[in-house]
Amino acid sequence: MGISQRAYSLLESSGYKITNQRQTILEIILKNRQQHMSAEEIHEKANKINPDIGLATVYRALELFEELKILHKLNFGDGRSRYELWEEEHHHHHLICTSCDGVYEVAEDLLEVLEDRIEHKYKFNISGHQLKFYGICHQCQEDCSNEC
Amino acid sequence: MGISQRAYSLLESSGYKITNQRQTILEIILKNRQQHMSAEEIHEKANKINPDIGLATVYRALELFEELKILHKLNFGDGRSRYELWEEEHHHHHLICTSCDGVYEVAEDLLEVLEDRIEHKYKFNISGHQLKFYGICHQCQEDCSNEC
DNA sequence: ATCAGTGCAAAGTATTTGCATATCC
DNA sequence: GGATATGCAAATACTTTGCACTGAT
Repeated sequence: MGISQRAYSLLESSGYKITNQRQTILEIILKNRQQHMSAEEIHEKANKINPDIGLATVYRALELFEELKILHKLNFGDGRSRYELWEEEHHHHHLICTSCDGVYEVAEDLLEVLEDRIEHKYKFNISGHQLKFYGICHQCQEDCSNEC
Repeated sequence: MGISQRAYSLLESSGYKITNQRQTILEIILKNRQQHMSAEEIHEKANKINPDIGLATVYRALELFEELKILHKLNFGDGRSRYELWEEEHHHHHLICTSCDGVYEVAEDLLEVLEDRIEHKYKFNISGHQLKFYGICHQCQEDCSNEC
């Protein structure tokens, strides 16, 4: 079952309606999965498909999708929230370059051992995680070694 | 050398002045290290010591401390930034309870292996990280098992 | 005397909310 | 038909900024 099918049945079974706007918003996120878009960016793209979708509707849909665990809200410290498909969330991490502000993804998890330890030691029932590494990306290291 | 000594010499050597306001703000953070305070909260406490410290000054000091790597800005998804001493940052993680919104700390790191792998594979020069686990804390699990 | 630092109020952003209207089942 | 969702504009919340003033060296 595809992500959108799962999302639609989640909406339905939770008593929410599958409206045009919600479909449009979800499709945009699916089409740009690797993008970490903000509400504003999603709204812009949504308006190209349907100029009548308001920003408030986008926010409300994103909130709903987050509640239904379709999306995950991310924060990269630039003052706005960014969103990512829930599915992608659990098995990768983000590398944030403090020089160019770029965000890269790491497609490995490797936190199982740590999670197990935490679940036992702290009796904390883990449902998800978010790991960010700050540093200097390869490109910026090269740019710097040329200049300085 | 204590944290505040390091902070003051960092300020000085970077050409910034050690003002009353900056001292007050830093002291408050040192006295409440485990608290993850927001700018507003720091401002409130600062005002009890010196009623003339403005909120803008607090924001400016926090920004400066962040730049000097005295503090780290955190985001727990409640719409405001929270701050923590840089020293504490590198060797612990946060457990965020999605039921009671409590934030707990885990005093282990265990990310060295993962960091090494990422540094090599992605040629990303890591300087810090931030790891949040979402889930249900022990207390909420108990509360729930009583009720449901 | 100079220049960084500050307080205040105003501006700027991101997000949320109230309400009348439109839409879906 | 009745509840749910939407659009718009206004409200809110957090943070930043402009500017005149203060304070330290």
